[in-house]
Amino acid sequence: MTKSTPAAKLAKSFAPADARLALTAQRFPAFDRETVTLARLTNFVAKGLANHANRALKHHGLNHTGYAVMVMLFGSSDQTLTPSQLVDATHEKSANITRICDDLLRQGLISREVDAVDRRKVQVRLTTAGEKRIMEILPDVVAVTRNNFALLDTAERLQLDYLLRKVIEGQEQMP
Amino acid sequence: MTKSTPAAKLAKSFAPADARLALTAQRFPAFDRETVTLARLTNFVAKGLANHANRALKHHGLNHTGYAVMVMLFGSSDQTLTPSQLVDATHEKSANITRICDDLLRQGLISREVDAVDRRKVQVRLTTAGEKRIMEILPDVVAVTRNNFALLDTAERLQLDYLLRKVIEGQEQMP
DNA sequence: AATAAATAATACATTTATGAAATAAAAAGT
DNA sequence: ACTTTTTATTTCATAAATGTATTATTTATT
Repeated sequence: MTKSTPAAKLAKSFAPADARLALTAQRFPAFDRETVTLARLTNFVAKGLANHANRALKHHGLNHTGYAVMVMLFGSSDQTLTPSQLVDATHEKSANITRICDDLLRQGLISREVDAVDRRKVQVRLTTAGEKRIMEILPDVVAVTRNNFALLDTAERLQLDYLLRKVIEGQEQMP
Repeated sequence: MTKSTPAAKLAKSFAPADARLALTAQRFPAFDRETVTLARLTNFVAKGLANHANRALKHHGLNHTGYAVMVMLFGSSDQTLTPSQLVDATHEKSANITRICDDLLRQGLISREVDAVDRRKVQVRLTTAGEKRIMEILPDVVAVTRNNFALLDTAERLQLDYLLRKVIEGQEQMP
């Protein structure tokens, strides 16, 4: 009989992936089933988060990445960040930040101006309209985001927070 | 003074996001900082996993999604799955599975044939070349994947597995 | 048996994301 | 002061992913 994964009864939608990974582990001895499964699980959850957020954001004229940019700006002193800082805050590639900002600018949600001190830099700032928009959107998206984690109690959320940070720490040490 | 997150010392690269989310929580009382942070953390980790995998896969002519499709086929009886089963196993959208299979077919790594019993279905099968390719690739990708989780001990990996499945369980219950 | 409803896969148009090269300004080295 | 190197952002070509509509086949209903 095949060894089952720790929480096999949970997450029916992950069952097909589980089954394939179990068989691959049988066929390929060096296959590190537990870490590969963690990678697939993370991917699953991230996709779900993005999908749900996108649905809530669609009729607000944004997707989850544009929203992430807006939130990071909203959470900045002066509601201003440079594209590089947006890259750091969102983990998006710089070319994507440029594209997203182009779109937010078209919608009048941000402004762009060259930094007076260091003229290589650009200051991206939330406009009044942008601030208004993000305040409208936040309740919706926060509610949806919360639902994703609704089954976790407080201790489990803290535990997940801790573990994910530890993974990131490990990723930072990779070549 | 601002309350710090549970594991603030970990994961330097997440610090900019942390700082913005903290300030947003101050400015917008209904902002559920802990769950929103979990969502961002998950996104960060998933992006890191994909980036690292892509780097390892590039000179094998694949990206992480094409690789996922190959692995799921490798882990199937007969090394055969229908596109629908690939959708379930990878969480990719069906249109994307079609596109990826087109590419794998061009590379001669899979074959496609209409199911004899139910002619709506297509059986996607790993070719000999595909099997050879995935066997070559696996050690590399497994090593890279393992590195992402290198800082977690066995108990922590099991815990993370459990928590992610519980999140998926919650996502399944969402409208 | 004929028709309607459901399922499977793909095609097409569009959006989203990336890598690599280009541009521009500042900082460092000589 | 002058050249080189580094940093910041954007441009451009291309790849990856998605939503919606379409086609084909099977299953259910009458």
